[in-house]
Amino acid sequence: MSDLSTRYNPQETETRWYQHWMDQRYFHSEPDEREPFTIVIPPPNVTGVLHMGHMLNNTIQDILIRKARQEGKNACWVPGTDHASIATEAKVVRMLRERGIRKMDISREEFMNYAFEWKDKYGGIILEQLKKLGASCDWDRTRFTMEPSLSDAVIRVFNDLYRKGRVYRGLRMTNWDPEALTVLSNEEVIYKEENSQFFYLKYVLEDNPEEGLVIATQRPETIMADTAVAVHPDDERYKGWIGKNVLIPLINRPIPVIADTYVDREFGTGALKITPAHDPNDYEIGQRHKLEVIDILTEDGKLNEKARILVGEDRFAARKKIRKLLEEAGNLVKIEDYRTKIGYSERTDVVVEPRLSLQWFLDMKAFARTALEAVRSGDVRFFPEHFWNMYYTWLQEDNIRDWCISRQLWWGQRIPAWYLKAEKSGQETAIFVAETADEALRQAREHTGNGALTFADLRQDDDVVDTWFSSWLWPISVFDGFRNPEEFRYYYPTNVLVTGWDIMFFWVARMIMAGYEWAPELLGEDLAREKGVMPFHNVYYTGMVRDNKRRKMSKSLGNSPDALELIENYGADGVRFGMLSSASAGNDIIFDAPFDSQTNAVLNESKLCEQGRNFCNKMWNALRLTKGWEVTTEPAEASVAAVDQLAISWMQHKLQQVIGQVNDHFREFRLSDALMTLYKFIWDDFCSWYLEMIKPAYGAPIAESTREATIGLYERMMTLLHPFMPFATEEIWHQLRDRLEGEDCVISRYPEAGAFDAGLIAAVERAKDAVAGIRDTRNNNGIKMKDLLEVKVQETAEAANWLSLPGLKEMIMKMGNLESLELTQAEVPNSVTFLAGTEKFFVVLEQQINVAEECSRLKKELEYYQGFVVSVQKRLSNERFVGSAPADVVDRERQKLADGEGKVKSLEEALQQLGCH
RNA sequence: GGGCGCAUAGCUCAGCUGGUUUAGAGCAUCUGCCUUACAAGCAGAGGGUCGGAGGUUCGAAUCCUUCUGCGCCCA
Repeated sequence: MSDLSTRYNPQETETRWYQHWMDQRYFHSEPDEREPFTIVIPPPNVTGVLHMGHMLNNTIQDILIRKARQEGKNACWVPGTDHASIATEAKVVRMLRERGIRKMDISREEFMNYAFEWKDKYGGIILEQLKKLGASCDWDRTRFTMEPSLSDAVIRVFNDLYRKGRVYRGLRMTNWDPEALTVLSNEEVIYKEENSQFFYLKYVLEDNPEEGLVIATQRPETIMADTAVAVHPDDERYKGWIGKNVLIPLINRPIPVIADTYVDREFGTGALKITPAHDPNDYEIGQRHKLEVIDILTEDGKLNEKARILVGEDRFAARKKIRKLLEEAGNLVKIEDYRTKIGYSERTDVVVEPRLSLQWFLDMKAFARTALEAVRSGDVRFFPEHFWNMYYTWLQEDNIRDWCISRQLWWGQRIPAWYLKAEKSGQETAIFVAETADEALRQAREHTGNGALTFADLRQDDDVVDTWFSSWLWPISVFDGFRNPEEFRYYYPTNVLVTGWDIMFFWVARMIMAGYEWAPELLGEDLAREKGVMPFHNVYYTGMVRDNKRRKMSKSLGNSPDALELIENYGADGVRFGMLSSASAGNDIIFDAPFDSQTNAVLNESKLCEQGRNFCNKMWNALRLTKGWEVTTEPAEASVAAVDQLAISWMQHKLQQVIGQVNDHFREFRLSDALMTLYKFIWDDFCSWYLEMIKPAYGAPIAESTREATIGLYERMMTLLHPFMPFATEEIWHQLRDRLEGEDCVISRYPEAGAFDAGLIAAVERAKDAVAGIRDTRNNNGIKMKDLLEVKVQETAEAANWLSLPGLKEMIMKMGNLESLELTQAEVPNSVTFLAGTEKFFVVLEQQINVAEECSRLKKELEYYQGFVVSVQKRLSNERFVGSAPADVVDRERQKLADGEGKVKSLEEALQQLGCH
């Protein structure tokens, strides 16, 4: 026996092989003559740590890139991180606070230094974790969205779009984060349904305080910002009120009652307070009616002096206090519970405040059309296809809204716009957008006609652009496409993007837009025509990883197992297997990590990963078996040689079939099907059947040719499985043979499917059925595996033909442990009958058979086939079926009927023989 | 309110162009095995009228309509 441990040890193996692959620089790519296969990683946040979603996503990318590499393509997987402006800035501010430093006390430059310090310290963690998972990224190409080249790209496209008139600055109602003190894009607002209250408030007439109308609002603290009350023009209840003034409770400021069809008569009281500064819909109504905008909130969500009362109170504290004031004043009619959705900041989790502010926007109309057409035309394909629906809906002209790209932060690319200091901040009329300050100054001098202007007369916009405004350039900028497009021209378009569908709009759609906008010019006309300008040909949308209560796994919920602990427990290969085995594209994954029933904490355990670990162990032990054999060149006994030959031939044909199936699955990105196909082939066919077929008797040697064929099969299986489980396959591949320097599984050639003999495969499958029948008979009759049995097969032309296949009879005898297997024309007394395919088998028993049990077993089987025959007969007796179904389908039904009838007859004979009633 | 998706065995999921013997896998359960590579294993078994109701079709888990339940996106 070999000196290998009985257990596969992933920890030791994985570290060693990853280092070896790195040393050999297998993951590094340089442009050459080969066909490129490119993937850019969805850059995780630089603040991130590896979670289940990353594991799934990156396992899939690794499988695709490893297969491409093995296919001889120039595989290039570009890793990197994005700077995640809000999240990172929040962490840096916290770090500074811990050191007793306030952001407002330091300069922008000092802050940036601290931020880069933070990034250098923590920013690489997630990339190191990806290595543990086995990710075969080209680490030499690691990029970061804030590094100079990628930042230049951002500034450049900002300028380009400004020149094209598609970037503009405007006063808009935006989503304001009062904690991060920045505006958010619509996509960064998360709506949560929760209990709220509806306050019914009475507004009295200015000229008759005895009369009043009642409005309903969720936000009584904003009444001081009201500038009107609106009713529906056709609402009979309020007809007489239109044009009159009512008084805002508590502060008694008069506001008009206006008519607008926006008002829903059924909702609340049918009278709506209009607060243009604090509600997007109210803002639009205000615009229509030219209402004043009174902003009563500070940027951090407190009431300002314009509120006149409760000044300095936080918006939520103010809501509680104003309730009491309204009650005392007699304006509070009633309070109703109400269920509603409230928007929260994705980053800080505080309630988002609608706020009017001056922001930079990108006009999305033309971009949306381009992005739609790219997918509609098939230039970009979605897997699964149905995500087109969501994509289409979102990018519809009616739905698409301009992209707010400015953020009130320091960590990010500063907006390349300069203003004249002479103009009041926020009310500038002259804007100089330029790639450099020098150029901005030149523009300013030209604009003002004042050649004496200096930098001191200009003020750069304080804001930075949204992080996604760098991410959308990622497929271009990681190759320095804007600076020096040489590599870009080789690697672009990338082959596949693997990402979660939750960022379809944040990122996928915008990358498509950017690709069509800039790739034509960067690629040049010829290449653009030849290769296409889309950023990727395929998008593989992964599902969300959820817990067993169907909640998305997240750090804040604490329902996600620790990724690295899982790798520690099951090995990276085990975890990769576990992630993938229930992960079909686009479908959410319920990752069934159990919870501790006492503490309710998630356990770092997983049945799926355990299965993967066990699979490694299974393969490891198959290796141990092959390594333990003593080899001989002496000719083997004829029957042994015949079985060996049949087994080898069967496996080789079946391997071809499996390669074809695996490649079909890959073509449609059905990776979990591909993995399961290989899993069953290796575990069931190779280990459970093939190895048992060729296994020499105890102490006997194996023929060298058989061993050689087995090693050959085994190494091809390892090559096939390598993309899924890279570490175990590499280890086994090396254990199988002595390898030369530079020979490694990771670069072994992925096989193409060849022809196979389906008849041979079917004959062996039938033999396996026969063996299963024999084993079943042993089980039912308490016959030990080591007791030899005598088995007979009813003689038919088909049976004789089948058993004449060289080695087949011997194989059944070996696997079933039989002393004889012969054809017979007569029924066999004192035997147990079973069917394998259409063949009837008799297992001769030495002991007395239990007639009653046998009868009931056979009757049950007979009933099944009788039912089956009836259903097929029914179909065949339907003239319309025979007339309209394709000939091969009808033929198949006829075959089914004939087989079924044969089985019924066999079973009836067996029952009669036993004397069953 | 508008849209997308899902519903198949106790659990988690496959089932691709409607037809491959009246539905497959893994886990869990049960039975029997420490057989010499593997108990992280071996050999078996049970378990589903494919969410309900209609329809199209010679034929439906698969296509259509509708209802119910769940998830998500948008408002």
